[in-house]
Amino acid sequence: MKPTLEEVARLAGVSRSTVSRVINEHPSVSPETRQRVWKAIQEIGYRPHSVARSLATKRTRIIGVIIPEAITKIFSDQFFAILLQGAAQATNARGYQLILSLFDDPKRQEELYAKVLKNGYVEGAVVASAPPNDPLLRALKEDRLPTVSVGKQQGLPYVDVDNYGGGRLATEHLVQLGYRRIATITGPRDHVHVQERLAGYRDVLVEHGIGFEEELVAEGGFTEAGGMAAMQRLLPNRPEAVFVQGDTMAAGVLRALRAAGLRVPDDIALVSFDDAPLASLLDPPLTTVRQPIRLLGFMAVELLLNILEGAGGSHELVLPAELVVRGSCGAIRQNGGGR
Amino acid sequence: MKPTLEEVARLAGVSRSTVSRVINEHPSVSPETRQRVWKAIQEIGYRPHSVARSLATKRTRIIGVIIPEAITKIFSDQFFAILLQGAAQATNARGYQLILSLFDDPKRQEELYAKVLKNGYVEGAVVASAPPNDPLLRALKEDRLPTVSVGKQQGLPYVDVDNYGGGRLATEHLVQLGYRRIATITGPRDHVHVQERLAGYRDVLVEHGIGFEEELVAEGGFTEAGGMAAMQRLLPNRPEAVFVQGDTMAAGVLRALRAAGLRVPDDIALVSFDDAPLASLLDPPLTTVRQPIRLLGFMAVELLLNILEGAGGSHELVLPAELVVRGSCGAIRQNGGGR
DNA sequence: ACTGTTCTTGGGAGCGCTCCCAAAACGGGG
DNA sequence: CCCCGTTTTGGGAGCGCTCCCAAGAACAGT
Repeated sequence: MKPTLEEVARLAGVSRSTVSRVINEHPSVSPETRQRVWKAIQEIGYRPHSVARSLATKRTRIIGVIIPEAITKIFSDQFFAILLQGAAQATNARGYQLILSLFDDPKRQEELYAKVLKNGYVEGAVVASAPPNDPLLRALKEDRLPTVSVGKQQGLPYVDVDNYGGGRLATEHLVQLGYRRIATITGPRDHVHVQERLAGYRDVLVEHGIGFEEELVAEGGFTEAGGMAAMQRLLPNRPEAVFVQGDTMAAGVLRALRAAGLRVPDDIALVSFDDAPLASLLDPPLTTVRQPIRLLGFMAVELLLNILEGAGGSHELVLPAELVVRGSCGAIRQNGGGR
Repeated sequence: MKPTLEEVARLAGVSRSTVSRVINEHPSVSPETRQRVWKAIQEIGYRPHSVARSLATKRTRIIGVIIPEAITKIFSDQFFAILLQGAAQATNARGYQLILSLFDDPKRQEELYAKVLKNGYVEGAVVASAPPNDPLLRALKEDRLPTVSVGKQQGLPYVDVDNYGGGRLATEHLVQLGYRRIATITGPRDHVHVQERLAGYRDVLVEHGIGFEEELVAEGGFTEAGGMAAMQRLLPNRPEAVFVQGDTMAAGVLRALRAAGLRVPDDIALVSFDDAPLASLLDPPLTTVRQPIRLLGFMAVELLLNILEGAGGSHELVLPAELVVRGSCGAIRQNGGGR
């Protein structure tokens, strides 16, 4: 039986209010009373009861981080692992706790959403970007649970990387290296960030008078197998370079090119997106648009906590993308190997 | 202001006990009373208040999953991402929730441990295997919080893969393929599972009369850079094959061999450990001992919940390892390419 | 119709804390 | 010594639910 605040009060010869004041560092307690109470606390090993405190204060200081099935399936494990690291870091820094809701069964998601959202522990939620029309988002809006989306979502505060700018960076880099016939492999075309990356790619081509050709665009579904298949479909159109919207698809692209006897970057240059840990482990290591996943996680939690604590400021945050130049684009070799 | 159970009672013309009975599906409620209560619940949008319920029942149905800094640093992101998927699946299946404690600051770990362990929400914890003498484990034992370790730990219930058996599988496979001069690259030698995998490797060599040579053993620290450096140290000793205790190190091994102009598996065969998603994405895809990480996570939570619910059964679970044969060992080519 | 048993329902109290209001104590000035 | 203002401390009540015990209703048998 764990000691309670009342037992501390009895032992210290004060009231429960005084003990509560000591624990919560209320200024109006005399030094000797304070000392006596701490002594009693240590003597019986008292620890505050978070559930009782939450009931009394109507605060839990717990947030939810929700990763729907659509995310664990399409994106690599790496994405949400790093996202969680950032989210956890921000949570720890603000003295909150993080309930993780990781779903992998598309059939039970709505039932599990309800269990997570309607539990009373979670004061607000960060949701990894879901596909459009995800029932989770509708449920969140209905419940009016304060929510921040990772990835742009209509009607919700969000954090996102500059997908359009990243698409431009990748394409611009390839153009500056002298490539003209540049293909691209996308994720599912109905996802907003996929559309934005594609728009960045197209605009850069048009700005350089190269022109946009639909036959140089293939959809790869963010999987390795999808990347491989998409590259195989593109090869007959003889691209000089390819911008791939995800590192995992790029791994498939590498495999397809190897199977076709083509060397990267000698025969075809490659720039991808994400800068997941995989990117540097592949051979050649990928030139890639870094999606600051950890920072995305961190800022999403920061934004949520600011909303919960009634702080002002914007409810939309777009982080700049940056290009990480490695071997797969050929820039290093063309520049004499310097880096 | 959210509706309470008392408001439902008022609207339905019953007492709070009757409403509580309906919500909790207590049998002793007449059908028409039950219907009237549900109608009232739906009419005012009542949802049970988990915090109040937890205070009254002294149960939260929340468990902690703790990933210390030593794990996020040494092991790849992939390890705990997949572990979390398994843990989350088991948690969801049993109607519990999962507070994730992901630490990445070695200096603040003990402070954060205290915050997580001593919060009153968490009924028990799953802890990813920590290095020996991790202060977290000492804190857990002191608090007598029911704990299950992922990875063998003295004095704690645990789940683990059969590391010794896995070390044997990998080495036996290389021996059966005809290799005699087999090197090995380990993680930190003070970790129990590293010692066990090394013991499996050694015993198989000795059983085949090959003999164990310390000059064929290098420590790689479970990082890509460490794997690369370890392989570079081993090359002068002219191994025919290498057993690498982790896929991420194997990526580094591949890079080191490529830099030395050696082809896998033509010039040197490779078997690794983990079967992380990376394993199939590398070129050649890794033959690897599958560590069933997702199942480890799942079973760790199952074991914890069984302990919390007072079920009987063993407090130690060792899962068998299995070998996944891909390209890096040369078995496929030697067998005529069939698979 | 009465009695005994079973089923349904109500309400007091408690889970462990916080907070508000009031009482008590203390200190300073006249 | 008294009075007034400030500081320290105490305890009642409530946060929203569960649960236990008791009361009332319903049913069955004599």
